[in-house]
Parts: sequence; structure tokens; C-alpha cells
Amino acid sequence: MEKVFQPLDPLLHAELRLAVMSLLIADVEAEFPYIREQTGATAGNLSVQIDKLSSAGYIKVRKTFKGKRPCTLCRITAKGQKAFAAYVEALKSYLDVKTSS
Amino acid sequence: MEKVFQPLDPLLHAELRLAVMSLLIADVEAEFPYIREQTGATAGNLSVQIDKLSSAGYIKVRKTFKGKRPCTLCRITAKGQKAFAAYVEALKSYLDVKTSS
DNA sequence: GTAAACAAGTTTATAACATAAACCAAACGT
DNA sequence: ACGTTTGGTTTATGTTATAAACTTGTTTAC
Repeated sequence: MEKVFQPLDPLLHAELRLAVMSLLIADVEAEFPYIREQTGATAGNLSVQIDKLSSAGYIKVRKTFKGKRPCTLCRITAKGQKAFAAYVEALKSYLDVKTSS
Repeated sequence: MEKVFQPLDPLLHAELRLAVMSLLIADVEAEFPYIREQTGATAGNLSVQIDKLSSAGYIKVRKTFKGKRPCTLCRITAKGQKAFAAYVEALKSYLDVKTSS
């Protein structure tokens, strides 16, 4: 009857940040506006959350240009991938869930 | 390439409350001290979170006695079970996960 | 060419949340 | 009867999430 709850990485246990990571796991590299559309987040909120993920080293942010307009690109790091995988593992202790892939 | 993120019930998207619900899903009815042990939470924190789950109608709290000592029992409601199931479904859109059971 | 509208974010202010510390009441041990 | 333990609740604080307001630069319309 041992039910041990693994602690959940607070950085990933947040709806928007989790969505961002989920996108980046799949898409490899994505532009800010694309992430914004996919998540439905406001630009402000997204900016803050991307900053947190970046500060933690979970993603890497590249500021470039697309023509003359600024273009912010996000990519997940190895650390981010590991953290995401660990988070999914930890969640299983709460949900009794197995990954499909 | 459609990746739609289902909104996550904020009441369940919280580590301790999720742990409580996870226990109650399995155990049907549980005493306050038991939940406290299993989750490792402080009594104060647990009291607050149980109150929120109760106010939302996700669990039902029964105050009885065990001999002369007070005994607080928690049981999940049908609403709580549905909410938990919906939460797990929603999470899948972030994790690409399937339940095992 | 300049004013209005738009794109791409950032900064800041507020509201919600999680958590721990302090507190209360009754029962038990000695 | 006095301190200790059990079983919690209330309150205060720190953190987090989020939206609203702002900034900077770029097109588009006139």
C-alpha cells in the first residue's frame, strides 16, 4: 500500500510553462509568436514564463531578425528535456499513468 | 500539427491537493492523519487544502469521533472523481500520455 | 514624409495561491 | 494537576501567475 508522491518540479508544474515545454519538446525550435498562438497566452505572460524557463536553463532563447523585424526563437536544452522527462515520471506517482510513445 | 492544450483545473493543479485526491481516489475514505503521513504535508497546509477541495465539492469531510478523540474523515465525491478524470485527460494534451489501468 | 496602426515584446502592478508559524482545545500520561 | 501529545484551525507571509500598461521599432495610408 506504499504510495509515494514524487515532488513536482515547480518550474514545470505551471500551466503555461508546461505548455511551452510541451511545444518545444515536439517542435525543436519555435518563434515567440507561434508559441503565443499555440498556447493562447498573452505576450506579457509568455515573456515572463519564457524568461523563467531560460533562467533555469531549460530553454535557450535566440534573438535574431526576420527581415527587419525582431524574431525571438526558443529551443529546449538537454537539461530541459531531462527535467521534462523527470516531471512526467513524477506525475505518474499521482496519476498512475504510463507514457504512450 | 494541431496541438491543443486543454485548460488545467487550478484546484487540482497543485501538488498537495493532487496528492490528496490521488489518495482518495484509491482509498475511498481516509483519516486526516493518514493523509498527512502519506503526503508529508504539515497539518496547517493540509487543513487549508482539504478545505478548498471540500468547498469545491470535490471531497466530503465527515467529523466523527474515534473513542473520545475527534476524527476527520475525507471521502471523494462523484464530482471530485469526474474532475480528477478530466484533469488527467487534460494533462495528456501536455504530456502525450495514456492511463495504465 | 508623417500620422495612424501594427508587431513584438518588456515592465510593472495586482490578485491568487501555497505554505508555515502560531494558536486552540481536548485527552492522555505520570 | 501539570506537561505532553493528538488533532486540528486561523492567520500571516512569501511566492507565483497573470493581465494591463508601456516601449520600441515597422509598416501602411494618406
